[in-house]
Amino acid sequence: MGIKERRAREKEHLRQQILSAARELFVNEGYENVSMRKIANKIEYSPTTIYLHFKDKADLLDFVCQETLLNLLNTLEQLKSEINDPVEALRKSGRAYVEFGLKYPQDYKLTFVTRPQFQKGLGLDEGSVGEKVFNYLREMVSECIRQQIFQQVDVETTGQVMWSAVHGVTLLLIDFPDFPWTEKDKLIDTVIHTTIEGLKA
Amino acid sequence: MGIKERRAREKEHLRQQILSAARELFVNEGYENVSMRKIANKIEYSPTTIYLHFKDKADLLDFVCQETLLNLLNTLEQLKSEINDPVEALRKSGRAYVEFGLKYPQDYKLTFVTRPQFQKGLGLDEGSVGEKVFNYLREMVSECIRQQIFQQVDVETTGQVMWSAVHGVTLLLIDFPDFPWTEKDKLIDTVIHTTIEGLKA
DNA sequence: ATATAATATTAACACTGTAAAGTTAAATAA
DNA sequence: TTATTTAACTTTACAGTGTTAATATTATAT
Repeated sequence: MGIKERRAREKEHLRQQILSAARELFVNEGYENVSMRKIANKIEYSPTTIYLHFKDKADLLDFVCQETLLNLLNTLEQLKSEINDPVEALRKSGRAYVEFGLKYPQDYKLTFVTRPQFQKGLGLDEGSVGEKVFNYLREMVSECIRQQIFQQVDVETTGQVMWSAVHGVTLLLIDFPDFPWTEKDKLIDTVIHTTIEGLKA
Repeated sequence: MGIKERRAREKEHLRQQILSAARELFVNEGYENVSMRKIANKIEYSPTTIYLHFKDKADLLDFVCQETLLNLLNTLEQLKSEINDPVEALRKSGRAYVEFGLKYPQDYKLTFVTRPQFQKGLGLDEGSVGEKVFNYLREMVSECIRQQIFQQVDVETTGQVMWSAVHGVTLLLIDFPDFPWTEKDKLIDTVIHTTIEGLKA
């Protein structure tokens, strides 16, 4: 009876090998510049073997991104458990979000910019990790509204405004590294601070 | 003597044909899904003819994007000349910016997200159109600060915060069209309003 | 008419993602 | 132990990609 399980283990192992090779290549060289053959080479299998584990290249990317998102979600949820003040939690979460994007820029862009246009299941659809991240944000904003710290009553709009701000600054910093930005940390803090103050007003 | 000029005219004409065919295809089908052969087909020339006018596919894209940006710049500058109140001008410009992005989503993404990583000259470099757009923003923000409407004294930071907000909401709306956004216009207005209020506070 | 220059095309190379067919090795059944 | 089934993997092949070099065509100048 243990044989089947060993096999399943081996299969899963290879799957993970593929995933991690793909992640490394995607992150370092960019999705477009990574071929199936390159990934296959790295793990020393034939290119078509990958197709026994993933539908196609895009599917592979989706799993890579999903892992990244889970990673982000964990980071954020751990953070929330440590802070009581809802505004402070929101501020710190915003920072963590941006820092996450700057730490894994390729992943961030693939997940939040490149991917959603082409495929469902990831993105912000029901049950997706992306949705969970947004739910996290929703809860925090909701608390700020409940305590009447924020003027705006609509939870959805407020959350979306917050997301727009952090998403925007993250991408600008990623995409225009040579632009004469204000000191980076200051910019991030000001973006978050401004948005929060704006929501209070 | 007129022959050379006619020839130059014809050459320019073909160049524009290529550019406009490329633009149409890029916009409708996405840069990645458009091949040189497809463009060539559309204008009824052989694929390699394109290379007599443009260095490569990316070069072609750059010119398409540059045109788009000039288009944006014109839209904005016309707008400014019509409004006196600096805050109102900023608000209207923000809206125009987002609407522009939503009107030409492919172009917007190529110009402000996809491209800068790979090539200089466009983006926000000195002398680029992107820089001119930012300069436009700078002036308007500057006026708000001069009139002491904004608390924040640093023009650069303030402008960058503003850009982050509109850039963010533009991209979210483009990339997650199926997400249950607050009514679109309301979201855009709230993002802009919140940011401006935050900068006043 | 002939030479020259500009312009366009054909053929080819080294890639790409991926489907179908073929091979090999391991697990099960006789 | 031997035969058969099943799973894992590879080889081959196809249609497509961006791009270069060599070639052909056309229009101009002499």
